[in-house]
Formats: sequence, C-alpha cells, structure tokens
Amino acid sequence: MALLTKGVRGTRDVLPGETHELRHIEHTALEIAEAFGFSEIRTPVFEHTELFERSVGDTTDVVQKEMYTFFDKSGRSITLRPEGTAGAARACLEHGLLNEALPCKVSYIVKNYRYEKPQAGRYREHSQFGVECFGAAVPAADAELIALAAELFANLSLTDYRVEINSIGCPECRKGYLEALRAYFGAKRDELCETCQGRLERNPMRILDCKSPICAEIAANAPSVLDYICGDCAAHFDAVKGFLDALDLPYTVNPRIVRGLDYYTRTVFEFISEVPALQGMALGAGGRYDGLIEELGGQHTPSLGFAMGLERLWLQLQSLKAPLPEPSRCELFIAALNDAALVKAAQLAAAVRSDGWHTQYDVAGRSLKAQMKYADKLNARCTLVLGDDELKNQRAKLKDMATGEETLVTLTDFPDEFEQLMLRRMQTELAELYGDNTGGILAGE
RNA sequence: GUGGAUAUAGCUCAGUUGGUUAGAGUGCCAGGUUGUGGCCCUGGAGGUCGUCGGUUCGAACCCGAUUAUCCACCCCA
Repeated sequence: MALLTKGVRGTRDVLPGETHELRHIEHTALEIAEAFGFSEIRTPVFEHTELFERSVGDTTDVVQKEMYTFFDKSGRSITLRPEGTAGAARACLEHGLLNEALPCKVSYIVKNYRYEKPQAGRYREHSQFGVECFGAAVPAADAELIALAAELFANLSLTDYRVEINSIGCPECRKGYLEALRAYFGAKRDELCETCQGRLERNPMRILDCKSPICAEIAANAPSVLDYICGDCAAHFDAVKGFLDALDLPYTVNPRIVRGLDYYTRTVFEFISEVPALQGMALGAGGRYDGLIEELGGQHTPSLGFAMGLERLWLQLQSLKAPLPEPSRCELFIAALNDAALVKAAQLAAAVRSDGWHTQYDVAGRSLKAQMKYADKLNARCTLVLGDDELKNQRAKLKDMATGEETLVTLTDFPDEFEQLMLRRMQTELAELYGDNTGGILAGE
C-alpha cells in the first residue's frame, strides 16, 4: 500500500504501547522539580526570532543554521524554539515574575526544534525537561541544580552517568583567556583542521571541543580556563565544588567543556552517559547565565538552569533495563452475544469503571470465540460473558483468565461483587508478596 | 554540512548466474458443529520489491539519480 506521505525526517511517533513509559519519566521529572520548589511553566512553541538570536547568540551553530524560522502572514519573523531557556526567561520577565520575591524557579517539559542531521537519540523535534532559577547568585544554587538532577536520575533508577563541571568565567575574565587561546593555537595554526582555523578568530574556545585527533592533541596542552578566571569566579567555582562534596555528589572537573550557547557564564556542567552503547552522549546540560536577563532588557539577575533530553533519558533507561511501568491493564472484559447483552455490557462497564477499574467490552461485533481471543490478547484479568441465559437469570460467570477459574456472580450486584473480588485478590497478592511465603509467589510470576 | 551501510507483506527476513502468477515465519481475519481465550490444524486478506529514470526481448536483482533509515563526524538534549 503506497502511503500518501510519511512522518517528517527527524520526527518520531511514540506509539500507544510505549507512551506510558515516557509519561512516567515526565511525571517523575516534574514532581522532583516541585519538591525542589520549581513550578511548571508553559510557554509557546514559537517566539519572535530575535529572542533566540539575542539569548542563544547569533554566532552559534544553533542560530546560524539550525533554527526553523519563517515569516507568518503578517510578515513577523517567527522561530520554533530551539531550546527552553529563552522562552522561560522571556515569559518570567514579561509577566513581572522577576519583580516578585526571588528566586523565581520554574520547570518545564517542551518540544524543541533544530534542523540537525538525525541520529541515535537525536531528533529534529525533541522533548526536553528543564528547570530555570532566576535571581540566585550564590554557589549553593549551582550545586542544588546538580542535586536535583541526581535526585531525578535516582528516582528513575538511572545510573551509569557522570557529572562533568567547569567554569567558563565571566565576560571580563574570559577576555584574557581568549587572548591566551588565540596566542597558543595561532602558533600552531597550520596544524589545525579547517573548521578550527576558522574558529581561531571567531570563538577559539570551540577548538577545545574539536574531536579531530590532531586538534584534540594540540588542545590537550592548551591553557585551561581555570587558570584565567578572575578571583571572584574562581571563588565561586571553589564554593560550588565544596557544596557538591558536602552533598556527596560525585563530579569531575573538565576544563574543556564549552557550551554551544552564548549565554552561559561561570559554572557549566553536563550529564554524560557511560552506558557502552550510548557512551559520551549528553543526557543533559546546564549552567549559569548571569547576563541573560539583562540581555533581554531586565535588571541584572544572576540565574542558572539545566535541561535534559527526554528521548535520551528514555534510551538510557532502556539500555540499562531500568524498571519502567507497565501499561494500564484491562481488569475486566465483557463479552456480549447479542444486542441486548451488549446494552447490558455497556451499562455494567460504566458502573465498574466509575469505581476506577479498567473495563472494556466488544465493539467489533465478533463471535464469542473471537471476543475471548481478544480479551486474551488484551491480557485482561477477567472476562464476563453475557447472553440470553444470563440476562434472563441475572447471573453470569466471571472467568479468571490466568487460572481459568469461574465465579458465579449476580448481575444486579455485579459492580460491588466485582470490586469485592478484586480487592480480596489484591490483598492476597500483597500478603503473598510481603508475607513469609514469598518464594512461591515469585516462582509463579 | 561531510563520510559509510541499508531500503522486498504490519513486524523479522528469504529470493539461487537478470527469466512466466514474489516466498517463509510472525501478526491480523475467519473456520475446526450450534455460547468461552492460550496449544494444534485449515483457509483468507495484505506487497505497483522506497521513488523516478536507464540498460535489456525481459529487472526485486545491473547502472544512475532521488528520498528515507541507521552509524560515524560536526553540533547538541
């Protein structure tokens, strides 16, 4: 069958059998954030293009070649957001949230759009969980963000990652560092790869990040930012490390971390996967951006935040075989043999559902055998069969699909009876799980 | 943007040196005596062989282009 069209390159459909896993990740993330005092904010998928040009930086790759930018029907230049921070900052600023008690702490789950070449864990539309903390200058704030991420990872049973931190200083101390880098790399200009030769003037810090073996070798002996940051920045960084130590949060200092977005200052950090198959993949990243709010027209407001790619977190969890929830299970399937029985099935289902039980009945008009097969495929816990006899006698058999055991129930009291049966069943299951005969249950699972 | 691999049923894949109506497993649907799932048996639906063009009497197979997917680089989440 020739389809008219397919999903757009770089996009991904999350199908019914798997959405519950993603939902679990999202819920966990927002809940952990809430426990740290971050409240959810929702901002539009598109913004005025200049917001990103100004905040992300118009020399960055993201702005230069990856944004989905278009003109709307009134000729405004609009851009689908490539990252979450700018929109959150704009919204908080615009609505005066930064004039209230600070810090202003927000969390969000958003879709981002970047025109990149799709790859494992990299999409043109990707989901991201992030938090932003506006108006927090002290090093404790930096450490708290990393603590939040660690708490989230722990809650998801996500392991096999490392935290790398660095300080890229403030704009003042960075001037001296950039000069030093230009001097160092300039002397070996001819050995550098082509892209890096171009970076020399524009942004020499990027050379540190180059994966080409030659550049990497040269970069290995390049001056470290940490030797050039000013006293204040150095003190801040030391304090951040002190907090991390005090909180038992392991990290390694990597003086070569360079963020691809211009707004970062001082502390930057990355969460990097150590799962063999995903080695080196960034699960998340963040840092401090003390100048961003001013850049957007607000008061000087030291701020910081981080974001994590949900698809990547999910990949990591799957690679680790970390526990993920099961999809909602059908507790009761009602098979109906004729139209009158179907009406009764609909009524009973409504009653049982109002007690919260996942209930379905046949809506495909199939034979009893087919309905039973379908119930089996749904992995339904119980089935109830309704036909003429049952309607006449007001009694029917409730079948346990796992054991085949049948219980006679009365249709008039059915919802109550069903609930009693299910509750009793849950009790015995719990008792067996936590009782002293656990062995038998586990063997039976 | 650069480099490499791949593209045949919903899914996983066969398809011999180009040769008539393109196959298997699985999944889906229906039956195996009238109202009970899982196992087994039988039957059925489903593919213009990614797309377009070329070579040839003849192309799933050879050639070219294009698109998509996967991987690496770049960049990032």
